[in-house]
Amino acid sequence: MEIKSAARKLLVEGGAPAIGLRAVARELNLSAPALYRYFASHDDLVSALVADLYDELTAFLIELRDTGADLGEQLFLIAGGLRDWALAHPAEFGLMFGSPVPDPEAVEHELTPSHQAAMRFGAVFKDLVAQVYWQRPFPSPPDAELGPELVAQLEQKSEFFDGMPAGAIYLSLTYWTRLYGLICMEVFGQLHWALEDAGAYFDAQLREIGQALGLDCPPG
Amino acid sequence: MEIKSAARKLLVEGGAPAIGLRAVARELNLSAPALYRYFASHDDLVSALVADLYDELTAFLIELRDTGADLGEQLFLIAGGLRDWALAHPAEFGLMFGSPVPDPEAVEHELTPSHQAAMRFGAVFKDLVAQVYWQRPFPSPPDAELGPELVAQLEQKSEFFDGMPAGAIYLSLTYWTRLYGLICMEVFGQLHWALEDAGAYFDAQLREIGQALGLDCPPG
DNA sequence: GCCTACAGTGAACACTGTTAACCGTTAACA
DNA sequence: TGTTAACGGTTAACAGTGTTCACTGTAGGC
Repeated sequence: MEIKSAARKLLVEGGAPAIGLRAVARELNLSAPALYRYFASHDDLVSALVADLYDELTAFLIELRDTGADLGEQLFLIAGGLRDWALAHPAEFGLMFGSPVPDPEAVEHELTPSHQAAMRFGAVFKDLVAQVYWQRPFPSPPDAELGPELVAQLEQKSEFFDGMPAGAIYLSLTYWTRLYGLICMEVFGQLHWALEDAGAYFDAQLREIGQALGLDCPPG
Repeated sequence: MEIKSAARKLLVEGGAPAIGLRAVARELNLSAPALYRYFASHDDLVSALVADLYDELTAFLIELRDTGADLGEQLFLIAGGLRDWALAHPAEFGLMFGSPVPDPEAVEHELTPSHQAAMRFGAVFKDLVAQVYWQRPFPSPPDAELGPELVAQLEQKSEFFDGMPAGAIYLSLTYWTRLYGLICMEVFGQLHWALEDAGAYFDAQLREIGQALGLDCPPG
């Protein structure tokens, strides 16, 4: 779809607000209302673009993952790959992950294409962590340390996490929240005040998280 | 300034895009151009509002901090206080922290009021962590573990961190990035797929981070 | 030759931030 | 006391936005 690639071109050139219907149409020598033959609204257009971006990122990570020798290295690879992709495509990343405060209970169980693509993206990390665990179960915090409320919530997601126990799900979640938060902060410029090049900091953090998952120290 | 409180009312009611010049003006029985007597542009208005919000949040955290018996408890208090404030004011929090991708080298060393207010906000955490360290220096990772590049960057910020060594600055940064990332993910709905109530998870994470800073386990 | 679906157009509506020209009140000052 | 300037507000207008409507060709199927 050339219309989405036109939208993306405008996105990388001028950020999310540059994706205007007339601007996109102009890019294709078209009239603005013509786009309504293909998308129900402006939101639908950017949502479809976001879905595409998720799929592209997912494919990139899968390809990168499959170059890893073992599961542990694969986990390091996709973590670094996510950061690299985000830094190489800050506008796209901002559009995908930086849309805050989705009004509560937006669409119940969102099944919009972009949300589904986001789930496929997340599954790459979830599946790999689960594989790592079942291949060599990493030591996880005992239930007493997490507290009964948290354990109950985690066990509720046990089937989704391939039957992992609460403590292991907790560590998987920690892996994800730390990785995600770190990359968002770096890409969104929330780390500039402390570090001008967050690469070394990211690597150190990744080593920490990897250790918690029982992985060998860093590759390379 | 009643004009900013009108803008805030619209913000909490309809999110950031609801802050329109005409909407704000209507709230005060005014005409839209009248607002230009007080703010140079729409951006200036929301920027001033953001500065106010930072100051309000900072004051709230300081007041909360001063109810803590010792420095360690104070650190737990402001961490939880930040989360509570964010959850209680998601629209405000989204406006303050969820504006992604500030175009590179926006205003060099930004000295806009909102940026200054953000620095005062961050200082609350930085100062307290430094006090905690100098009262009872927590064990920090050796330089060899962090790598020379990262150590060099961290030592560059040593004066800003009250003379703390690289390893201690690293742990302080870890405290902040984990706390910040965690809260952003929760209030921006990025944790719903895994936890419907992230409170217990937040507490567990906070205990982890506190342990790394040599603090006693949780209060209460 | 009809008919339907497709793909596109220009005009228009309601909205946005912003600017210009204008007006009344108020206060300072020679 | 009369003049001047600033303050705080107005209406009208401009360019831009997403969106809808009515319309026009143009292709293919029966």
